[in-house]
Amino acid sequence: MRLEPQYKKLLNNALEGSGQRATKQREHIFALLLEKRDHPTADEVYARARADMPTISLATVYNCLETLVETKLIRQVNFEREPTRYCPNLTQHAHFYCRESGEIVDIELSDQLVDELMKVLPKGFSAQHIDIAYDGKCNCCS
Amino acid sequence: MRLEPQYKKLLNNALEGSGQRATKQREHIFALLLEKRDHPTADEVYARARADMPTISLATVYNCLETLVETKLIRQVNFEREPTRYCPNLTQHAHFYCRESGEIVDIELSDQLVDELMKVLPKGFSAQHIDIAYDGKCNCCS
DNA sequence: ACAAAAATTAGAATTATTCCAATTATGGCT
DNA sequence: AGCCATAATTGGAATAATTCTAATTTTTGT
Repeated sequence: MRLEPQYKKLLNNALEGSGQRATKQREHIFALLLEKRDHPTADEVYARARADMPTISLATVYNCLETLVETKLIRQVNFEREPTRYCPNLTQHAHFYCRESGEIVDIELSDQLVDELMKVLPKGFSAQHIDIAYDGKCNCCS
Repeated sequence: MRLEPQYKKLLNNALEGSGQRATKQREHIFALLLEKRDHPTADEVYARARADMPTISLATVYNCLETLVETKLIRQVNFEREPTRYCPNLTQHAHFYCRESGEIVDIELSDQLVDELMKVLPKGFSAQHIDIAYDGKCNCCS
């Protein structure tokens, strides 16, 4: 697994921009998230990370994920009380959680729709972020 | 604190409908959620419940809340990794979380908007529920 | 009032995550 | 290239919300 130059640059810029250092671990975790673009938990990331980097610790995985979230290179995804998941898709999207298969699917959202959602806020409210989570049955399960 | 007859009937029907029993504890917790219509955590519910029912246990509070959620008399609300909160507002609404004050405000959603959100799902997907969480600054804090 | 089933209780267990203190790695500067 | 200050990693302990467990109590139907 290797991080493509464009993403390596993205990562380095993002880290530098917030006064943080580039490390093997951060790069490795970013790379594995980009490689398989699903929504793994920290434990799953830990398992994948150890395949190529057996000495990495779980604490570091948590630290790296936190850093990547802070620098806005990945997103956190939460469903109810389940373990937090991590998502490398940075486009504007919602998440669909299939109760049957457990799969999580990204649902693209138009600017227009997000705009409408912003407009329903009462006066004086300003949102930095809207989190939209569907749950039900996905196409494979219905 | 007393549960108004209309709500008592609602509770009893809902419980009966799912083969569960009416208990002092369930009634008490439902009543206190309806009395102060905010978004307390289980711990906060526990604290409020003990004011009038000092022997209630935390486990029971969790059990009752779970029962009320199952019977759809209240809703669960989750923000990131924070403790689950409980909401007696059953109308269609989203939640706004103010990062400044920590306050949670209900945002009413029109059928039309919810409809549009449903329409953006790809073919074959069907959602039972959409969870929408805004976060930013509320009117008091901006 | 009696028995069966369900709910409550207190405390132990679990699980995801964070904290801590010691070690190691990184990046800037000479 | 080597040194230093700072930041990151590490392993294990600690935390916090929630769930589980087994014993007791309550509820409901007869």
